[in-house]
Amino acid sequence: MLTQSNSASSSVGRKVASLPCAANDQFGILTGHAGLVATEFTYRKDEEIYGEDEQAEYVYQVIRGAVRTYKLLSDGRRQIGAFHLPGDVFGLESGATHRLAAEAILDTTLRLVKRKSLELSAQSDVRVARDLWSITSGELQHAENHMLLLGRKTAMERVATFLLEMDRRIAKTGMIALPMCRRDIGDYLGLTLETVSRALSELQQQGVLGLSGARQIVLRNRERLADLEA
Amino acid sequence: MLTQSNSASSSVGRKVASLPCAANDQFGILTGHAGLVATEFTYRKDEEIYGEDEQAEYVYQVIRGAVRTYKLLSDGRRQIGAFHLPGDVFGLESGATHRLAAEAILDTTLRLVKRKSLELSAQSDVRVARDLWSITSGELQHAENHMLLLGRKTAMERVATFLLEMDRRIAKTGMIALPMCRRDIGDYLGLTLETVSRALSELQQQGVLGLSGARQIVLRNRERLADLEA
DNA sequence: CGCCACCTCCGGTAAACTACGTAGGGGCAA
DNA sequence: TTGCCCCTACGTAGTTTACCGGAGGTGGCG
Repeated sequence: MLTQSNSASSSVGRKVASLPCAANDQFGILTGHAGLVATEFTYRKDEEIYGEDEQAEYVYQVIRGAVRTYKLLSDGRRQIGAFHLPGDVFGLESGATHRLAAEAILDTTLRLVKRKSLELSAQSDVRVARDLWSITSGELQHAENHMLLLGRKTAMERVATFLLEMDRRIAKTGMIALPMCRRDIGDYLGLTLETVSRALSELQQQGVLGLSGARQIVLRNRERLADLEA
Repeated sequence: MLTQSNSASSSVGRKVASLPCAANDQFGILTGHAGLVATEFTYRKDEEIYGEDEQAEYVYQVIRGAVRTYKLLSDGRRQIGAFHLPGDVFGLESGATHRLAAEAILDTTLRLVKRKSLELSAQSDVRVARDLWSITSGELQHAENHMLLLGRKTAMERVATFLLEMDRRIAKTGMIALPMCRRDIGDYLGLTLETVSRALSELQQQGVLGLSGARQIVLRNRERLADLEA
């Protein structure tokens, strides 16, 4: 059962053009335009948000929680393309369908906007069109970096890169609170969960990081980690 | 020494909106808009077109030849992100800089358009803005598929996928004429050139393909190849 | 003609990772 | 509390692939 609540474009007066306001710059795009109706929706842990090749009816923004987008091979092998954290927009497609599936990693609240209404808005407001392009371009940049990681980096380099990415994106008071399990990390980095676990243990033994619980990480030596990133 | 020639927006009368005319649909975007000045430029084999993190002054379209875009690690490991063939647009950035380097694979003629003039055109014509987004979105889709390949497919599956991609993109009269060497293929697929070579030999032995010269490939059993793709 | 780049084929070695197992501790939810 | 999932930590075996060197063939080119 899903909790649903309307919040029809609550903060209307917001400016759009390049606001480096809060933590996340993509925040204004789905809220800042009058005439756009946004709906909030809550998904439970491991619940599917949309499937691969499904019609792309909505564009999503994470309010609370975390989302993984992924592709599957016929025998179940999985590649996670990205993790989406509060503030991130995902599910935005230029074509008709979603090309990755999306699931909530934990209980997650999303803001939904009709894809059609966004496209319509983009036809009359070039700034919206520019924002849509920028979001897709940002995803492409991430994917390009990730191809380098998947194609050419060693297991330890991948884990170091992952830690620095998470540190940049979700570090609060020096602490990384991971929303995802080791299997998710492995499927993101093209490794097995065991390899991820081993790499983290070794980094802890070297004093590069501290673990307080499996999903609470403190980076103690970012320079060393940047070296390991290759 | 570079051959240069002006062809200032030669085919002006061309329509833009969704032309499924020739082999390649991206063809109209850099030529179809009056007011855009296009310059043709020829690069020699292995010549750099632009470097990683270089200012993105131009957007490019392949007229003849082929281009590889890639990222390097500090120790020389290379990941090729994409091959660009006649008709393809590349080097299009939403941000200020190129995030992969680009080189000509063989003697290659490109059409260049000033990035600024395209952006300007996009501000007055929403169709142009839409086209720019579509190009970037297409690149993202390719990158997403490639992440699955790099993260989760076996060597043979990668080679099979590569062959089917090339078959789709450059097959003339049932023949694939590869512009790139085995090392390029390896760096594209996250493999060594030896592994690529072995996989192709095995496919030849199985009768799945025929080699007439290393870069002339005939696919004899696409169904088998599609199975191998996983 | 030789030179050179590219490619294939042949080894052997080593690393990386997978694929099983088993076991135990901890957190969390019913 | 109990059960379940997640995580760590062993172990062993096996596969895949990388990496190294070298030999030989081929085709293009000067």
